[in-house]
Amino acid sequence: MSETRPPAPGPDEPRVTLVQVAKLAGVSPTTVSHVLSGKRWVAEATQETVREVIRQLGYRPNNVARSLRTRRSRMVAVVVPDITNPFYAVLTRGLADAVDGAGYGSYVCNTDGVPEREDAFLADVRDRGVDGVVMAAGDVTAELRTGPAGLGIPAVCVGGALDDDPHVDLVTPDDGVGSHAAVSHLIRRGARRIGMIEGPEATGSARDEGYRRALREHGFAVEPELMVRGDWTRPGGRAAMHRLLALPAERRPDAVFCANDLTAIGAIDAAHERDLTVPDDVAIVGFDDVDAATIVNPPLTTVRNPAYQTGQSAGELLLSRMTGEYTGEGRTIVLPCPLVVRRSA
Amino acid sequence: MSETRPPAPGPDEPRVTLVQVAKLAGVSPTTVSHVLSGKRWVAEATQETVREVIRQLGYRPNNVARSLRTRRSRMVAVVVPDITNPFYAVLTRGLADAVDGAGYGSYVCNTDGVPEREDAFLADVRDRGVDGVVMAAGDVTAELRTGPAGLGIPAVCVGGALDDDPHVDLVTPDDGVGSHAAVSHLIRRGARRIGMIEGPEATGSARDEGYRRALREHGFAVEPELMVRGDWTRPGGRAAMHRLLALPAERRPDAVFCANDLTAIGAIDAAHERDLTVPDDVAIVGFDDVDAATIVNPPLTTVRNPAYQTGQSAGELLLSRMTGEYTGEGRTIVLPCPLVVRRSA
DNA sequence: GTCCTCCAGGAAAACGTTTTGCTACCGTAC
DNA sequence: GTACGGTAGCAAAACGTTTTCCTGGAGGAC
Repeated sequence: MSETRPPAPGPDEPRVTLVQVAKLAGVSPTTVSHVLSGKRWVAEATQETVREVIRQLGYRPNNVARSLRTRRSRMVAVVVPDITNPFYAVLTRGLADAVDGAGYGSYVCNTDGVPEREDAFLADVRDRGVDGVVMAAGDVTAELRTGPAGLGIPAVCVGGALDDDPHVDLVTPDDGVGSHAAVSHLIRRGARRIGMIEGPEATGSARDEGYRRALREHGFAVEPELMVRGDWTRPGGRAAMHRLLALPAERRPDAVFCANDLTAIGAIDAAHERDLTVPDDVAIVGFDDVDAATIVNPPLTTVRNPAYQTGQSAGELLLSRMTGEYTGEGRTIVLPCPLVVRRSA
Repeated sequence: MSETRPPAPGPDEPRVTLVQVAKLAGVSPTTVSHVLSGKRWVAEATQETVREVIRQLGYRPNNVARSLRTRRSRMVAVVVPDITNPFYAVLTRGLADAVDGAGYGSYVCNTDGVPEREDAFLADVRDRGVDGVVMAAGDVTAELRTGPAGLGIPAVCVGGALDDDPHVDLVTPDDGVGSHAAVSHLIRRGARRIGMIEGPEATGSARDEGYRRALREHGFAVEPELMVRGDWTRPGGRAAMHRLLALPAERRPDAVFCANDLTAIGAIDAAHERDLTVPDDVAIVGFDDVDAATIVNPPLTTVRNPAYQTGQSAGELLLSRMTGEYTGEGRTIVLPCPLVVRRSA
């Protein structure tokens, strides 16, 4: 039971080093290193001796020294606006799981969307000798633009970030077809006037585009008065919805597609405040499928934004570059966004 | 505009090193180092020259080399069950914010509660030369017990983990008084039979204890039939609540305190399924104050588990040890858990 | 002129690995 | 006896910093 554990190293007490192992085993450091890495054949007997000494001394290789020599740290960085946002938390987890198997740890940076912090982290990341970066912070700043390229290490961007560097990969959800599916669903369910609460800068957004396309394909006009702007938040969604509901009865929407779930939840609030029932008086669909979507009443029909898969794919892309297995042009992988039907539409 | 930026270092292209800077500036590496660190006075003129060369070459110190020499990495690790759980995400953020100012990065490890993964991460953390660890993974395994101590680096535990090592700090929410406040609130509001849905292993839990104490202080008996076991999940809470509601009418609770919010949300589901209204027929209070608490209907009255503050305090404790500013006995800091009254009770 | 002090700064030894040559030895074939 | 090939392992040079001692010289006191 109480077998002698390797002595616990004190705070600044000297660690057991490879050289000590070598000495005690009566071989050279070279040999110990090779036993560990398997990069060169070592006679069985020697190998056994060395391993025994390692066990006995409780030797653990010092990763910092190793990194210095090999110039790899087996560490990836993920820079996100805010880990507190469930979408990014899940993304981060997908990434971590993807690279963990290959022995990579993950270093997270919260930028809060502040460009300076973003730049600072990118610099930090380079200084720390991280092996790869996934940029999930939305905005593209100057440093970022030349950044991942200039960083000299593999990078993959997540979401819209359109870096034109040919060696940066991109993974992005298929917002367009997701939105299209959502709106088509609404139409199929009998909606005749479908509004949309957009993000703050809707111009050219894929979610917007999917909405318009679905409308047109089914012979509906897209009416400017039915498109109002939100700001991704619940209060923003509530306010926007109130604007929609203030229209004269016959021009009022009987369904609204919201650019994200928080907005949709706000929209539901507004509907309830007007004593409208969802989905009978007005159907509502969101985008993202956050946890809250199942908690709100009624449960929200929404488009799933595949956060975990996004992180995972980013991890795989990164891995293939870090190992040198792939070195070509920037790849783009777009992930499907399935519609998940619950009760709000 | 297009000022010549420092040349972007290619993938494996040689980085600019301190030695190159020294050569070009016509000084020794020693001097450059001192200009950078300020650890020794360097003449103004020399300083200026060196800085100029640094700027010109776009030199950035290599942190790995620095870490090897100084034996600090300016990096803390946080090991959590799952970053995807909002509580831990927020905690992590608090920690990151606390140490960021001092130049520390944060390395996150998801254990999923699997002891082997926990051990593996702890080992990894040591090998990577991380400067400090916060253990937020609940369970205390063997390695962990001797772990933080044996790690030889500052560590702080979060939550119940009772490491008896005298050099490990502890930060924990004051579940006891939080629960007490919740139950007292229920009583003040006129509840007469107050049930509780506990966690899976309630024995001796602080939340349990607070419940009992409040009851006794107000002259109520604690009745075993009113205490049922949940499993921290929404379905678990729902099932438990159904058990409570299956009691004969006169013994049925008119209020229930739930060990966490998810459980409480499940309890609300169950109440609704029985056509009971919350809080009029049965009042419900949760614990944690997760985002979902404001989304559920009715908004949940709950006890706030100060995740951010917990992370932050852990960070400060860690910092004080890492800088060597504090080296004494293990400290314990307990954070208040205020009751936040919404509409479910 | 000698001694002491102060100021600026340099040389070189760490830190703990990995990796590139090289060597010593043994057997075998000519 | 010489040449050759193969095996097992070593010495030493990296990797890019920080830090501990030194040193060279200027100024002042005696």
